[in-house]
Amino acid sequence: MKADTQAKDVKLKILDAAKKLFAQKGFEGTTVRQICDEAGVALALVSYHFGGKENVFYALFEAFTPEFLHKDYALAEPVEDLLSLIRDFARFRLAEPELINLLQQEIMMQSPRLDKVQPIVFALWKQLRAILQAGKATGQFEYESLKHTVHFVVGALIFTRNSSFFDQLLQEDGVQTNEDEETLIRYTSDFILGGLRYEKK
Amino acid sequence: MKADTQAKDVKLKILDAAKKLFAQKGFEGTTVRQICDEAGVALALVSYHFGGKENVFYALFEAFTPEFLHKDYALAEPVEDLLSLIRDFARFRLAEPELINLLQQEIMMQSPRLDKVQPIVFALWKQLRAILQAGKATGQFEYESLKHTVHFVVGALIFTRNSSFFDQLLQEDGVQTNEDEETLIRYTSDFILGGLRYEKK
DNA sequence: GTCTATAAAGAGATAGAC
DNA sequence: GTCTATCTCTTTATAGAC
Repeated sequence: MKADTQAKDVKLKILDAAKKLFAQKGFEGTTVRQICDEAGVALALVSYHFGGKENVFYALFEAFTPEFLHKDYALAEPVEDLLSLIRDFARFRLAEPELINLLQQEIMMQSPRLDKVQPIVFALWKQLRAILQAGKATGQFEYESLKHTVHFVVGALIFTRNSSFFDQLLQEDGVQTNEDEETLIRYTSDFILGGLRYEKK
Repeated sequence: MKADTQAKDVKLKILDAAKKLFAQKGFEGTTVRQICDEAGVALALVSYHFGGKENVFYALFEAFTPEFLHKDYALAEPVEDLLSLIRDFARFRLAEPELINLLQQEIMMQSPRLDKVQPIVFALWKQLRAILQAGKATGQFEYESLKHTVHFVVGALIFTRNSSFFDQLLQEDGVQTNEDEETLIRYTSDFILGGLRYEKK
C-alpha cells in the first residue's frame, strides 16, 4: 500500500516535471536527467516507471481528455456551438498551458510522436470545421475559404497564452490587469465572431 | 577567387540545410551530422565556417530583414497601415515559411537563443500595437483589450501556414485550390479587420 | 577549403546494492 | 521501489592529411 502510494507520487512528480520541461525546452531539448532533477528523484526511475523518455511523453496525453474532444457540437445553433467550443478550449488552455504549448511544438515540427497525438488535434479541427460550415449554411457566418478560416480561428484560439515573452512588451503600460477566465473568453469570442462577420441580433 | 566562391556555396548549402532541418525538427532535435548530410558536405565544415551549430542558427537570422521591420507604419491611416503590415507579413511568411516556423518554436520554448532574435519579433509587435492603438483612437477599430487583441491578430497572421499536417484533413473536400498570394492576403485581411469590427465604407 | 578519423562530453538505459 | 554507478551509443568539435 505504502509502496504503491509512493510510486504514484513519483510517477506524478515525473509527469509534472516532464510537462514543464517539455513545454519549455521541447522534447528533444529535455534530458531525462533534467526531468529527474526537477522531480527530485533518481535518474533510473523514468525507465523503471515509464520505460523510457518517449513513454513519458505519451503518458502526458493519456489522461488527456479535454471537454471539447468529446462534446457533440453542431447540434445546437452554430453560434452557440462556436461559443461553447471557444469556452471549452480557453478553459483547457488556461488549465494546461504547458500541454498546449507542447502540442503546438510537436505539430509545428511534424514530430515522429505526432501519430499518437494527431487524433486529439484532428478532433478539435473537425468540430470547428463542422461548426463553421453550419454557420455559413445558416447565413450567420460569412467567409470565403473554409480552410483558411479554420486556420485563423485556431490561430486566435491557440496563440493567446500566458506567454511571458510577449507580455513583457505590453507591461510598459502599467495597466497589467489579470483578467479572469470569463473576461478572456469574452475577448476571444468577440474577436472570432467579428472575424466571421457575425452580427449580434 | 575560386576558393572563395566554393566556400560561399558551401556556407549557403549549410544554411539552407539548417533552415530546413531546424524548422522540421527544432534546433535541439537537429544534429550537425544531419545538416552536413543534407547539405552534402563534410561534418567538419559547420565548425570551420560558422564556429558551431549555434552560430549557424544566428547566421540564419542575420540576412533577415523583412520589410515590415523597417517600414514606418502608423504614418498613414491605421487601416491602410494594418493592411500593409498584413501584406508584408504574409509575403514574408510565404517566402520563408521555415524561418517563421523556427521563430515560432523558439518563442514558444523561450529558448536561450531568443536574446538575439527578440528584437525582430518585438519590432513586429510594436508596429502592430501602435497601429491598433491608432485605429482605436480614430474609432475605426473596436476592441477592449489591446494586449489580447495583439495576440489574436498575431495568431491569425502566424498560424496560417502551408502546414501539410492540417491540410490533410481538409483535402477530403477535393476542392484543393492553390490560392495565390493576393487571395490569401485578402482572406487574412478580411478576417482580422472583421475581428477588429472595422466597417468598410 | 575540404576531407577522414578521433577525441571529449553528453545522452538514454540498465545492473545491482539497499 | 529507489538509489548509485556504469555501459553503450551519439553528440559536437577538432586534429591532421590532402
